Amino acid sequence: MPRVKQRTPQLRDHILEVARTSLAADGIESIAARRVAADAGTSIAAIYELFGDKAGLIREIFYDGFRRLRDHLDTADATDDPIADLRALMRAFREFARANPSLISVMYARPYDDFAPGPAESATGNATREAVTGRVRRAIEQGRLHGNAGDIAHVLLATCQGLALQETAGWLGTSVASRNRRWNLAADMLLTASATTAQQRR
Amino acid sequence: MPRVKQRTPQLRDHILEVARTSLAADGIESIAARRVAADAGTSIAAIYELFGDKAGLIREIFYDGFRRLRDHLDTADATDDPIADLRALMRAFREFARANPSLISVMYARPYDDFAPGPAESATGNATREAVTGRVRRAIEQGRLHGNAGDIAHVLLATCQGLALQETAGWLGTSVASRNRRWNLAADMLLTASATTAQQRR
DNA sequence: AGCCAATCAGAACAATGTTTCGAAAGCAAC
DNA sequence: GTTGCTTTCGAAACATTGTTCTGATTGGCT
Repeated sequence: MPRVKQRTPQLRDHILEVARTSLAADGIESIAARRVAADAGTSIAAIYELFGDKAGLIREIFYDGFRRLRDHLDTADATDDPIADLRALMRAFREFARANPSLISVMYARPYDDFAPGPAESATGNATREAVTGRVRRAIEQGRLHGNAGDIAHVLLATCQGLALQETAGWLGTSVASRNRRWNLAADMLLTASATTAQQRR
Repeated sequence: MPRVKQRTPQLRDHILEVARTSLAADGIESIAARRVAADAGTSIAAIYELFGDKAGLIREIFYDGFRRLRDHLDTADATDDPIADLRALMRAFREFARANPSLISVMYARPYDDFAPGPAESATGNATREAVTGRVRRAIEQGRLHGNAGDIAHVLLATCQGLALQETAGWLGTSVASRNRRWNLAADMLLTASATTAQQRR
């Protein structure tokens, strides 16, 4: 029972909030110790005391991003058509990516040197994947897809990741119409039942 | 008719070669002006005179990466089965990514702040995509796929990009066997004829 | 009130991107 | 060979950033 000042999570949460806002507004380069400290009205030392180093701060943004992504995916609630639900999931992923391009970049492209993901980060990513796996499993149970639910979910998310990075990476060489078309096409190509029956034969 | 010293491409090519090697060996953080200059036996100023800034140097590595990727994809030569050819293309993409993880990261994840891709970079990416588009078109002509060749190629490459970034991003939370399985599953899901017929109904 | 961890303020160091300046070197025409 | 122009070099200098350190201050807890 320490009779000492307790470290409240307020300062840590506040710094994280500021860093998230700064990332969304001005990109990854705005996550600099001096700037975050100034914007949060705190000291540079506090950041290092609370997060260890810059990679630690970004790691927390990374974690939080996956939590938010999963929450956003959960807003697409389940209907009686699991294939339609998976299409909705892809749509929700795209919405999230377009609303948070810098965050998606941190989560899936890692635009910084230091932060090397480890088992914990992998687990966070897996937790997000669970939201997809569950719906894939329902589609399998209803005979609309065939194969391993985890593998199918992984492929679906990989495609979403690739499409989203292409779309948010900045150059925007294509029209909105063709990007819409390609997201729909991806869902068509991935979610047709006969596609995954081939896997059974493998 | 200038009676002046001509700028030969030798120094530029040598610096690029050194930078590519350094990237492959030690990652993106090893691309630093002082280090590249020292490794190349040249001066820091030369880098700025030849490439403008660090982003310019990385841009050239980016360009070259797409050229090499296209060359590697071309090594998977065409047979009489265009679907098998597209599977071979995906395999070749994966081989390239696993052999050049840092380069793939520069090309598709952009692990640095400065270099913002523009129309020229987009064109380079499109050129690589052409290698895929041609084979997709052959599959369409033979009735094995249906839809817009460019869109299908884009989705195929987006999936390759997502799978490759997941695989080479470092954490490797999964076994080689499951990664093999997922690449095969992705090909199954994407390259089944009936999958893309849905697009026609759209 | 007093203890003690949390936090701050500011300096300091290293690494990096970038620019500048003048000197050295190479190539082409005379 | 000499001259003129460009390339390339060498080194210094500046700004920014990540990071650490040291000592002072603060605020909750007993």
